[in-house]
Amino acid sequence: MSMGNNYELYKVFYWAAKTGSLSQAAKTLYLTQPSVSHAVKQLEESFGVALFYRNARGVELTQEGAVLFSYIEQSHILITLAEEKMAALKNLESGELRIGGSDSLFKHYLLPYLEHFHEHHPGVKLHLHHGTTPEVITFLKEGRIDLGVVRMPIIDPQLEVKESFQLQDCFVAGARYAELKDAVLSLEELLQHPIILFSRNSRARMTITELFHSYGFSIRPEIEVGSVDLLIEFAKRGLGISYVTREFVSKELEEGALFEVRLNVPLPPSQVGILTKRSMPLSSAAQAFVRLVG
Amino acid sequence: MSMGNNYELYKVFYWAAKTGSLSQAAKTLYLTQPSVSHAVKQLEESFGVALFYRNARGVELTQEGAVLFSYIEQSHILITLAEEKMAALKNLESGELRIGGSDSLFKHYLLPYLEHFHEHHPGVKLHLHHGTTPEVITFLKEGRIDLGVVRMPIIDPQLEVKESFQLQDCFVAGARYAELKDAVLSLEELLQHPIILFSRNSRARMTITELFHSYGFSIRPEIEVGSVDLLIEFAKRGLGISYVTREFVSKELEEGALFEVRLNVPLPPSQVGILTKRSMPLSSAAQAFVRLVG
DNA sequence: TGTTACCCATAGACATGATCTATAGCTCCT
DNA sequence: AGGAGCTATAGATCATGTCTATGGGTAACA
Repeated sequence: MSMGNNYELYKVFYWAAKTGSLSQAAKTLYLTQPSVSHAVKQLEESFGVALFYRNARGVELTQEGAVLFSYIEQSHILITLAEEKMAALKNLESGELRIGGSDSLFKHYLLPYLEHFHEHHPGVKLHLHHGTTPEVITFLKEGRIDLGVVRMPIIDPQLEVKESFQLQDCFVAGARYAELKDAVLSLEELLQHPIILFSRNSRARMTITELFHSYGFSIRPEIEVGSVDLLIEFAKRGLGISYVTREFVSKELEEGALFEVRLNVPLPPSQVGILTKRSMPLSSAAQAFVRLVG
Repeated sequence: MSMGNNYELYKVFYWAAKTGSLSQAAKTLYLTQPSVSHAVKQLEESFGVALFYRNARGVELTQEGAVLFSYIEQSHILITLAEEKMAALKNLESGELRIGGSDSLFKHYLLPYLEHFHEHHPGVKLHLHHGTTPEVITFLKEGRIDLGVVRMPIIDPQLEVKESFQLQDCFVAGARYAELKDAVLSLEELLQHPIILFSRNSRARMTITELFHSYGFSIRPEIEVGSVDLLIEFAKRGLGISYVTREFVSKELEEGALFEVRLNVPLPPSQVGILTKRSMPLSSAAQAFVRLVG
């Protein structure tokens, strides 16, 4: 029936054997000597075997005690390592952080945070999973990532959403459309020009399509691309007017390789949100990262 | 300050992780679910890290919990093995028994016991250390053997002595001395013949020397040998009259290869004793062997 | 869409069992 | 002979582990 001894007894046994003295073990464990004596006795009785022989200088392992010790010592080492590891995890000296998001968000927005985090916690391994918003959400729900970074809005009761950073989408063009540089266009005027949009299932695409609808127009892109880099590249080469996130082209705007095509209607800002799964507690690393970004 | 967690908590953690359910773990450990819940919580608080995420189907390890489990599982396996090993030691399915004694005692007296013991407890390894009585006593005091089997008397307060078996030393001769077969000799008459004795530092040698002294004679052997086998062999070949233990030559006496040379004074019997060190508890194997022999 | 069933968390009462104090015996060392 | 150090034992105490009772949440199913 016994189902094994109380593991705590093995801790006492370990120190008694290690120090060769019940009194010493007691000091090490912040106990009194009779407690240790009693604990050892319990083990001995449970095994029906003497573990120590006692003499005036302390205790010494019997043959059987030495056998037990050879196991318990290993076990004790493992537990000690485990406790150290857990401390390391908590202190972010170890562990891993798995983040899901789009390539462009990683590249243009999260990169400095990731750098900063890695610099301060070099022991924490970073795993970046790129994917579309729905993919990120799936990863998150499956527990394959700790947190997701996506465009808002997300409405999912399973997910905890923390709004983090506001991005502003806008239309940009290159030198080919220089005549638009100082103009303020209406939506109708904009539609005269070839438009380059991100692929159909992106949030930005849905947002802009809806905006045009709300004004009674329908926006049909000339070119449809699958990466933000291509969006930028095509605009720079004059293939059309791209709908991009302004923060992602700040360099090109400064250098003059691109300019913003201003409209006479406001374009809605888009919020970046940090997603976590409600039922899943955050790892220390994830907590720290959320604090950093948020 | 913590000095590590109560090891008992790790047992609970192990089963919670193993079964994926606090309720199941509780059943396994003959506890109630709240106890397990509480124990897990203590660990989580001590580490400052969530170990499980809870859902309607049970619990699942977090990243950190999985790390902890990888250590604790190993540790648990070791403790389980340790407990099994201790049971095996107690049941004499395992372990070792180290006996010290003279070759002749092993060969002529202990052998059947050793065979019997080995047959019944094949898992227990037998280590036989042969040596003289003082050597055996030293081994015993150094803890290098569990018990010693030697001729009595032994007077040593550190040692526990159990008298076991009585042996009778006697003089034997071979065909060459056939004329003595039915005679009853005096000590003086015996000394007319060449005597073969065991080497100087043996108990039998001291005993017989002392006996002759007490009758005013001095016994000086023609031949002095270092093994009982030689003692017998030399007697058989007619090199002299050997002083041997009767029980060790029972075969030769029966076969007629040797006969006993009777004396008109009684030769003292010699007692075999089983020695153990007082301060050292006997291993299960040693206990069993002592019971068998005693 | 209720309903059931199973899971875990929490609060508070309780009792077991670990721990303590006090004491005695032993051995080694001076 | 006396002291210092060790362990064993007995018995009192109290902390901590464990329980009961309860509530809330989620998944499965009708």
